[in-house]
Amino acid sequence: MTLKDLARELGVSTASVSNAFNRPDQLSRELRQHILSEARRMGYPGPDARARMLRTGRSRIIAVVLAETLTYSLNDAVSSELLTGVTEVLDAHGHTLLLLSGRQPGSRQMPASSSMADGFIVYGLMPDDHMMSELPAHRPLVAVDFHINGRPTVHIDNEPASWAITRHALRHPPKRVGIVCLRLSATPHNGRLTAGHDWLSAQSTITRSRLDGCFRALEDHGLNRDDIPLWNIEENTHAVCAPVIEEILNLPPDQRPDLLLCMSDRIALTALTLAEQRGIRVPEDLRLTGFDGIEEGQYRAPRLTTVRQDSIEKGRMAARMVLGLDTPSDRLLNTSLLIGETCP
Amino acid sequence: MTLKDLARELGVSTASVSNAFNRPDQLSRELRQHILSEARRMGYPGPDARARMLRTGRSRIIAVVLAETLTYSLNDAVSSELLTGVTEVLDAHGHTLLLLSGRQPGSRQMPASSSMADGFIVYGLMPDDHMMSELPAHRPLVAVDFHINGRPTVHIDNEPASWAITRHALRHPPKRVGIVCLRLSATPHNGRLTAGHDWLSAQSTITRSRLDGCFRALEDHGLNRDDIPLWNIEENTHAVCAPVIEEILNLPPDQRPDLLLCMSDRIALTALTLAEQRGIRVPEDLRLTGFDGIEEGQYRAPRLTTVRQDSIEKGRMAARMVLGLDTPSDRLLNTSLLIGETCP
DNA sequence: CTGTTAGCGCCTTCAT
DNA sequence: ATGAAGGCGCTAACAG
Repeated sequence: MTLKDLARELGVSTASVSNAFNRPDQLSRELRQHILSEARRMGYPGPDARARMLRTGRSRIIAVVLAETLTYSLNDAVSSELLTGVTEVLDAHGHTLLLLSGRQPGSRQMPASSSMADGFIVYGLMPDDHMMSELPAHRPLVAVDFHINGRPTVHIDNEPASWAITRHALRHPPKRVGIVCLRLSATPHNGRLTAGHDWLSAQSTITRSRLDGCFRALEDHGLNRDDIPLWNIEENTHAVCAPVIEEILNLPPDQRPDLLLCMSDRIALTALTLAEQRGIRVPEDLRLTGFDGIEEGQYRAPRLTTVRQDSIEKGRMAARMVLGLDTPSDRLLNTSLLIGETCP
Repeated sequence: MTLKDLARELGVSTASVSNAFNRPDQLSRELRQHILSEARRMGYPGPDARARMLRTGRSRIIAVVLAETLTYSLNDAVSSELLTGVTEVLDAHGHTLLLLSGRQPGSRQMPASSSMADGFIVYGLMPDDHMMSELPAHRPLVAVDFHINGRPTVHIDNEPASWAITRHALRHPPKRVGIVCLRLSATPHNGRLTAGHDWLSAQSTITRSRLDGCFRALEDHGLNRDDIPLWNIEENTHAVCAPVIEEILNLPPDQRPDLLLCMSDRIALTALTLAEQRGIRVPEDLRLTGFDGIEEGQYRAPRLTTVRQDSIEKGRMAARMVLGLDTPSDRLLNTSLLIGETCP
């Protein structure tokens, strides 16, 4: 049953049927009602989306391209919030969401279906440049949390935020500071970072900007960045964080940091849980700061001291720009300090 | 730049270009290489997904229709796991994921773009029957966690699992049992359930089956179901759970349950957090059981005693059936008991 | 206000 | 192994 069939059955032209569905002002109210009710009665489900897409060149689909795997992104609170903001705007404007990932286990290519999206929101630096190049060059594209040449970006003030929370933490002078980074090293590595490890640039990883903020605050307090031990974590999940955190907490008490600056809430929460299990008191024996401000860190005792970033709003902004509701431009969102009990 | 343009430029037929991309066996290796490399050089991005879709009738897109809002689903651990399993299979077979929700704030209609999916996975009972009827009737569809007439279903053994965990909890006789349900009442309600509230059927809500399992175990122990206080929660989020849990924990100690059977881990975790904040000791003063087995409940101390369901596997099964890799049929997944410290 | 018509870009027989 | 041609279902321009 196609539009044409229906038109023939009803004895009207295909244009009238099409207009009945798409352009109410182009035909009389009665004819429109007649067509719509007959369509329903005869089981015509409305114009085929595929044909309509070909004809109009628009799909009302926006693709979100995630730098991480879908598995990770769907289970990560920050990515989920971003998607929440995106879908909120898309829904409100009759668009739907196609999820793509740039870090597929198997393939090195975008699925062909990606080319049917009307626009793209790219979240995080893609592991593979050439996947980016497969995206249609002339359609709207917004980058989130990193930079793409000539494209609008939505991001947050990582360096100042990190400086601010570190400064707060240093109000109470620590004996030993440690920093746990998220994917800072150029080559994958879980554990202590030594002089032999190269670092990614601030362009490539948000952790680098956050680290720069930490260092600036530490040096404001007369500490030397080279004296601060760093650990690196490749994926922001409990399973990957736990062994590295254990390595830190298992240090002898006179070497173990009593202030641990974590580049994400997930890292900080893992540290909190493992510290509790070992009888290390937070904040008395170990003070902890996070980054992100996810719910899980606030709906518990002690609450995490962290930087709150509004990922939902990031998603909304990106979606509004990609839909052309806001003029494309670089946007910088502010963050706020959340003082919990892990580092009062 | 279209396929036809490219063919003309190269002086070959459109069929050859098409075959170069889709049917390597239909032309010589050299010609194919020539066409592909020239295409890349000239910036032809490959056959247009929209036109291909119209022509072939297939989009390589599978839609997941979520009964809850996208915002909720993306932030809920169980839904996220389901999506993880779905995407794992879709990725492996070159399909992509379109996310739809049956509980949109605004509209009562499926977006038209939904009709381009090759198949549908419907997760949870839709709030509105008529949205279901908008889905193309003749395409593959798999229901998850509830039943649709004539369609294959993937679900878990809610009643026996709930019976088993309740039986475990009753090994240590409680003074007062309480049960916290998830969307059991026919009309929305957050708080204590009284005789005036109608219940949804076991067909409509998984909480009902779980409750039946609880009751069976309680009656095995000589308890009367009418003596057990029930509370209801409409949405499985901390924000919605917290006030109801507070109401329970604020009861005078001689009325407050010392065993709380929660129909989800989120509910149990909220109870755990709020109990800790009030100095109510778990499990000494209050024993807690959950349902789902989400990570957050296991990566903490005390760990949740709960029923582990493998939502990732549910997603995989649904995806394999909708892609036609497995023959469509009803599948029942087993669960397992996870004994943590909240109810040893 | 209604009807006719020309493609949107591609795939796939069929003939060569 | 290659080329020509029809049509997938629809919309928008135009003619009436």
